[in-house]
Amino acid sequence: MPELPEVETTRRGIERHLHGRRVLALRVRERRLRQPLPRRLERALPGQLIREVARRGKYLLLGTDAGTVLIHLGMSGSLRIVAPGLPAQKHDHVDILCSDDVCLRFRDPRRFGLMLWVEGDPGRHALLRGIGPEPLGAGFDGAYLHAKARGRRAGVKLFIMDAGVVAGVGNIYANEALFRAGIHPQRPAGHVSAARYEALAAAIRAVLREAIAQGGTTLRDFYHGTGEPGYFRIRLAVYGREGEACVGCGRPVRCIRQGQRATYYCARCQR
DNA sequence: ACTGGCTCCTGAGGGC
DNA sequence: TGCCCTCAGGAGCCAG
Repeated sequence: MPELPEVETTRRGIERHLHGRRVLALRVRERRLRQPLPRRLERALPGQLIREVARRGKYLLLGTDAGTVLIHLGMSGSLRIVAPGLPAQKHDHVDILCSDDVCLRFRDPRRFGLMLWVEGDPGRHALLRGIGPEPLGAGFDGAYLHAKARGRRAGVKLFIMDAGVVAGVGNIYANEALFRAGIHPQRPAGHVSAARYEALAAAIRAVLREAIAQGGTTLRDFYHGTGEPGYFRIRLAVYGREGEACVGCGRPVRCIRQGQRATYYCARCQR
């Protein structure tokens, strides 16, 4: 269920437990993920010290001296810190057992997620190499989007969901950001003005920041498990509200399909 | 270089 | 209660 704020909330939640811990063993129950779980991961990771818990887009990176564990949660994945003896439930595919009785448990019913082992600079890995700037980092602003959109005829919503354009903007927050910026999701990306891209970049940052701040409220509980990241804590203006009144003008929110994904918008407030 | 369509997989929810 | 259908927050890959 994770978009960038959920992945970041997860990162913060697990970082406090994993940083500086040593991996003792892996317990693998199911290796058939989006790519099969590499045997090399099972061989190389035990014994390593976790030096860093980082995020790039929607990927999580557990950094060690020997290599990096690259994790993606797909559509249905989650990570939590559990006690090592806690019985595994269905779809709990991998445990990473660490020192001090810390166990990182990876669960993913749909198995669109990923857990890989990367040696060397993870930024050069094929899955990370082509990813655009972090929306909350330097190098992401309206001027960047405007330049990148030159000549693109696809709808601006598909454009901002392209990981090569900007990292980690998924369906919910693409819908919400376009509503806040007052831009119609089907407007060709190359036909959005520089000024409106400034507004859109600001809206993307704002909606992601708010969602992360809200998700953070659940962090305290991360350890014994009830702390699922707070997906629904942020009040959504358009996503999932087809037919309901637009919070801006009161007209019904519309739902269409773009690239097989649901797009929600207000035809009056978004042009 | 872009674009749209297809694909992996399980589970939830609606209609009948 | 059960069956069948559609849909779901991702994103890599492919042909055109």
